Amino acid sequence: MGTLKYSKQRESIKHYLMTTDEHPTADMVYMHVKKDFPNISLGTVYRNLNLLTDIGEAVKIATPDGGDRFDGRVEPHNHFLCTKCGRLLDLELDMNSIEEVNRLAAENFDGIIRSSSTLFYGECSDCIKKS
Amino acid sequence: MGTLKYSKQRESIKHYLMTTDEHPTADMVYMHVKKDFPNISLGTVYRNLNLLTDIGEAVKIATPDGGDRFDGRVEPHNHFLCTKCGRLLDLELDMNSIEEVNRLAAENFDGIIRSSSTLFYGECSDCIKKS
DNA sequence: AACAATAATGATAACGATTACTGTAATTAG
DNA sequence: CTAATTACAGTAATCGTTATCATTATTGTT
Repeated sequence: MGTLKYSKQRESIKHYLMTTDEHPTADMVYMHVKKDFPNISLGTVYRNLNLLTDIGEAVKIATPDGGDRFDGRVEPHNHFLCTKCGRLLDLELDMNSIEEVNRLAAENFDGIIRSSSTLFYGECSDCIKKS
Repeated sequence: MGTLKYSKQRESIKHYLMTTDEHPTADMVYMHVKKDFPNISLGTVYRNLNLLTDIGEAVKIATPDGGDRFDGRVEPHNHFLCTKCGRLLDLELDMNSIEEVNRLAAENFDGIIRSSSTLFYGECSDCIKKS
């Protein structure tokens, strides 16, 4: 039991996640996929976002302000949240650096560290220009 | 306008945040402060947690599963979320390491990085013992 | 190609966490 | 002490998310 079955809706959701870089909320995904499936349900979006996250084909990003964001890039990488405009951007940090951080953290910690996710805060280039 | 006025409730909430290390949710704070103020309102707890966060006397920690946690330690430090038992623990990472990460991140990023918060995932020592 | 089994859907209700509102109480400045 | 203002408790409302359920779509089998 529990065999996965194909669905156009899920495919569309996954495709959108993989081709956008705006780290959409569930509602943003809903709005977008609605263009191709005008009567898709918000519940379907949530169900599939969680499913994709569970099987490792998407990542859920928690932010302190507002709803979770989703990302189709599943390789370890980090994010930047602009404190002025609220945009969530990708932030590349090479693998060595990520692993180095995990290693440093493990030194003073009495457990196993399997992964980490860093959220950087500051001002994005657009907001700097405007000020 | 906007002058801060003293309140016993806020003091109690702040004191609890500063003396516990369990990174309580708003509801946990509510339960605790209720012992001293039996008819405090949950709304008051939220109002003050947000206020303390805004004036920099508390920190809000977002986790991908469930409600936000609050922390009375405002110095930069990081956290560890056990994927087995769900506990959120402090994780010390010396200042140099934190700054080093921010510096590395800034190299490939077109904006200003002011701070960062890393959430580590893995298994805590208690869960390792049990397995 | 029809069928049975079962997973996925859309619609909607329910839920938990958080915020907004309101009239009253506490704090503070004059 | 008084007046002004902020904070409070209590409650309703909002928001993001999950659960329920009858119907539809997919898939493996005859």
